[in-house]
Amino acid sequence: MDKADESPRSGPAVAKGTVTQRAIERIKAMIAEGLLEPGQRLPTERDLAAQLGISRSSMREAIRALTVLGVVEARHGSGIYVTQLQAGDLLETFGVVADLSRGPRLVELLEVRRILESTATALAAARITPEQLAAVEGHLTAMNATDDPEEILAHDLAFHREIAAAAGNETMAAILEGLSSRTFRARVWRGYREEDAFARTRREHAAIHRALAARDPEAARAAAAAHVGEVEEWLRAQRSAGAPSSAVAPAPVRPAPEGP
Amino acid sequence: MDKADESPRSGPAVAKGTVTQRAIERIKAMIAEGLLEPGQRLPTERDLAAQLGISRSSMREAIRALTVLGVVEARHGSGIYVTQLQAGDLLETFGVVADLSRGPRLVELLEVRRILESTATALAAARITPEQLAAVEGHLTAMNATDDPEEILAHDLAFHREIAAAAGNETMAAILEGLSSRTFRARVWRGYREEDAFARTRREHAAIHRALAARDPEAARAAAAAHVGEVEEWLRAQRSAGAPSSAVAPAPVRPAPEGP
DNA sequence: CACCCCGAGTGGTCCGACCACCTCGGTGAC
DNA sequence: GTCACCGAGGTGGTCGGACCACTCGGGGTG
Repeated sequence: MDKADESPRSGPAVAKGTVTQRAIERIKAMIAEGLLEPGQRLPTERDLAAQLGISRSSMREAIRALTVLGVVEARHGSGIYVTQLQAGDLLETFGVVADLSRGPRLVELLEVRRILESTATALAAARITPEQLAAVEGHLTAMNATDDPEEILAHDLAFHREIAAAAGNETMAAILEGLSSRTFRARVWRGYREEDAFARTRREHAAIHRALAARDPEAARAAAAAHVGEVEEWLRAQRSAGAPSSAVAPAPVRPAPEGP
Repeated sequence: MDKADESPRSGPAVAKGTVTQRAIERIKAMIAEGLLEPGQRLPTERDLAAQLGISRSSMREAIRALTVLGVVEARHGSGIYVTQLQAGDLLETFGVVADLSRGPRLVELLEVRRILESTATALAAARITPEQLAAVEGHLTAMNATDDPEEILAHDLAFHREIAAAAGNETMAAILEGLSSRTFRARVWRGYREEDAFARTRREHAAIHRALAARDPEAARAAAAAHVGEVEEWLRAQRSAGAPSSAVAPAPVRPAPEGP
């Protein structure tokens, strides 16, 4: 783990990948080992490049990589800083997964969300504070008071976000945020509102809120699972049907499971 | 709106971020919109840079960012290709989260894993094939046949990986893989083996295997939740206790800035 | 036909320059 | 003494060019 790594075999060529890749690992290791604390400022790009014996260009690629991963943050004119390494920082990339997932992957993603969301809602039922409950109720009434799909979606997201926060697990909340936000939800909602799903969604949200107000974890879990499962089933059916949506890849669907 | 003018000067630059950031979004959008299929080869770095009107350096940073996100893959001398966008490709970054998480975040991460792992094990109990069950049993016996911690850990990981695969949700399996592998597990195991946890772990794994063989989803869920919860509780107690920092290593590099 | 070699094309690395922005200290007005 | 202003230096952001390492396919060789 020191500078001169003692590879048993394979001579002096310790270069296991590109220089940039090594730089990424080095900086990541510095943070993991505690040499760099959250919020701390890193050396300048030029100094870092000199320390690792690489060019500034390569170091910049490494910095950029760590930036998109949410590990460090570059402030123009000021310096590079380690993020707080909060759940939200590191799990921001989760949204990319949702953005780029299609077909069967979307159903799988929704299944994961159903599992986490139901558990989070159950936890929230036991831990939610009156203030948080009031906020949830506020989003519920606001959602029922308008017909603008975008506004409904915004309050829908906030509704679940508030519940996830009340569950007391920031990591779980961050994952759910990535699974719910962005085009993921928007894509599902498109065409979804063409049916009579609005009333059903409002009913489901009301059921979740009732369970939270009653401090009933099991009811909350069931209500949340049913809510997400509703969308999940709709999406599953959409896939097995003609799937007219352009967002669905024309990839050959293989619905045939193993036989006998 | 996306057809931006090329005039570098003159007024309202719609550029919301850095050029590199815009390039990342552009390429991501191309893939999301289906202009670039999985496995397809992208234009060369030089062409891409010319298309977006930026330098090759900036484009390279964008490519590097998309590479670490698992969206594209660069092959030296050949070209840049869109990955298959499988769950494993995109969720590889999840391991970084586990690597860099410490303190309360570790407990939260383990809680998420407990939720997903228990559900995955329950699903596996209903869906596992005889071949997969045999593989699980193989890792169980191999785990019990040795005292080498590393070998035990390897079979432990494979044990759970096989179960996650049997659950039939690749996305969930990929997330669990990121949550379990790497230094995350190794860090927990170090010092953990100092106690009498080996026998307990073997007993818990045997219970999971029994539930799978009996095709009992509820028993499997309970066994898996107890198994992960065991580690979770140990970690929680470790934190409340003195908890000598495990992140301390002999500083290999201590950059001494040159004096004025 | 099989094999080898080589050159064009690609990503990987490096360099140097310049620009845009932030920070901080000095300076002056009040 | 206080505070607003402002300039210089340092920082990340961008650019263009050059060269290296590697891959791949086509043409020559046996």
